[in-house]
Amino acid sequence: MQKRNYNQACSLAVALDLIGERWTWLIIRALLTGPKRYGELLDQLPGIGTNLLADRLKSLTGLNVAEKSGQGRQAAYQLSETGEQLRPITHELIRWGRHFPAQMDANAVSRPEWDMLAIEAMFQPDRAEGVNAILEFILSGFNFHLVLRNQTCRAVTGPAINPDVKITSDSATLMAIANQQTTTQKAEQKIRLKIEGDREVFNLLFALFE
Amino acid sequence: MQKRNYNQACSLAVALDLIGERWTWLIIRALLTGPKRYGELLDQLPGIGTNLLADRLKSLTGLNVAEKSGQGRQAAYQLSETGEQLRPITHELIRWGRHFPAQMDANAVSRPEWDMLAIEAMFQPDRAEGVNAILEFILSGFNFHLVLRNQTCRAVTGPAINPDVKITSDSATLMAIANQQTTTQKAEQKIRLKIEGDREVFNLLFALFE
DNA sequence: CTGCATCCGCCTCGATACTG
DNA sequence: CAGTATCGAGGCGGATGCAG
Repeated sequence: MQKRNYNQACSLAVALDLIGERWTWLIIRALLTGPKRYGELLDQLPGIGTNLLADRLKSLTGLNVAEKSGQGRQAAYQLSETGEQLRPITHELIRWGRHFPAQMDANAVSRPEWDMLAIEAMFQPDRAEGVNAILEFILSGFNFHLVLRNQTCRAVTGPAINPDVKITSDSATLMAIANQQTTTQKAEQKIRLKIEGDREVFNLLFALFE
Repeated sequence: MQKRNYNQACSLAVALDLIGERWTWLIIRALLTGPKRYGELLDQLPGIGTNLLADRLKSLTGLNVAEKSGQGRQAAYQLSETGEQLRPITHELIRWGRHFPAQMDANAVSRPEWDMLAIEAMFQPDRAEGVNAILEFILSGFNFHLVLRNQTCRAVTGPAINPDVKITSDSATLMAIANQQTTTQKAEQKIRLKIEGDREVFNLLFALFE
């Protein structure tokens, strides 16, 4: 029972044999925001079959793209170093996908973790020289933080240790400010935005991201 | 008859809905080396069903990732500007695929056009400051050329207008020289390599590429 | 002969049920 | 909670047909 593959002497075809099947890249997307357990992956991949998720995870760990830690009830999956190298490629593919807003269905499902990776993808390293900051977010109740350092941006789930600023809001409000459809002041008045800490660091959001 | 899609509010999922199906990215790979006709695409995609190729091409042109020019006998397909933006992403995925040489089957099929894109992918822009050169290749009878300019590298099918150097060889020989398993002199003695023109430009091959 | 469209067998996928 | 087993539906692969 050989898995279907292109069988071409071409690194692109090999890469697509490994991560080009349905759902596989989305599993990697989920793992790019940190280690996940089987059930968490199921939640972040609405519509995937449970057998398919198990198959893909076995394949990814077998290729050393991902790694399994723990057993049974405490099993968790995380990316290996090889898998981690898919992060910049995934960022670029996210940016490319923005050419097709019309393909985004109105009743499409959504998960806050997906926004985390989109934020990483919109980060502009060349504008961030010398920037060193930590921003904590609570967007619609979901908590994560951004680490800006050495002209890189990493989004991590959960609270930050010593954030420069803590932002409580939702993604729509922040997008509206970025697109200048409203202002920080107005959003705060309507209690759709709360800024605790260094407001200059908050403004980095609109200076360093697309 | 709705096409299967992830239906997620996530640009990555949208991108994968468009180019994540089987064969689609390989069609783009073929178009990245220049406009192709239907029959040429079939040849570069061994194993694809003829109906599937027609379906994918309709989908790609409908999304304005590719464009169709001409009709009937002279129909040809080429990438749009949006499709062209997949070039750097494809380069990175080619580089990533090199982590898995074991997955490359011994009796895998091969096409010289695939090497063209691999060469582009291995180009190191930061080593190419001020380089301005054109190299023409005839590898196992297949003719193409490289344009090095402004720290970019583009591989184009067919002969060059005024190449700085013309190289007649095969990819295995060039790889052997790059890996220092043999030397330029020895390869020339065995008539596995012929260099006409500027030998300094020929040596760029091993200075600017990985 | 090139550029597709149609048809059919097969394999992957998606959903549900079930087990440790 | 973390998977495995099963089965119907649908996308895929190959052969064939056909029009320009």
